[in-house]
Amino acid sequence: MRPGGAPPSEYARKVLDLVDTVPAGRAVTYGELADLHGRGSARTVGTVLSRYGRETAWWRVVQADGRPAAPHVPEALRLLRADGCPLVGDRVDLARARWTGPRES
DNA sequence: AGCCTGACAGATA
DNA sequence: GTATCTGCCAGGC
Repeated sequence: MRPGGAPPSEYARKVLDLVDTVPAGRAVTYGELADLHGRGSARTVGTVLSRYGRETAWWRVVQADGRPAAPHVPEALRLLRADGCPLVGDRVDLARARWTGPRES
């Protein structure tokens, strides 16, 4: 079974791979992710996660203002907290948690 | 080829 | 702080 029916395109696979690269306790914005990917845009990245993000660390991908864009905000905040990600209210403190790519790791 | 949709981002009011 | 508009670009029809 493996739900998800439709197989992810190569573009989608790379997005998912990048998300999986984000370390716990850190977060990355959709725009940054698109930039790391080298193709597409924040919007296309969001579309990919909406389809295939369920098996990935989707909660570490947030909007440019640090707020989880997902339709499951409470869930995202819970998972971010579990990761030890610095939060300010219901937003990620990007000044401290922003992950800018695999070079940092 | 075109048109529409969408887990976004930035600018503007 | 909120609301609206425009640009963005892959994927599906």
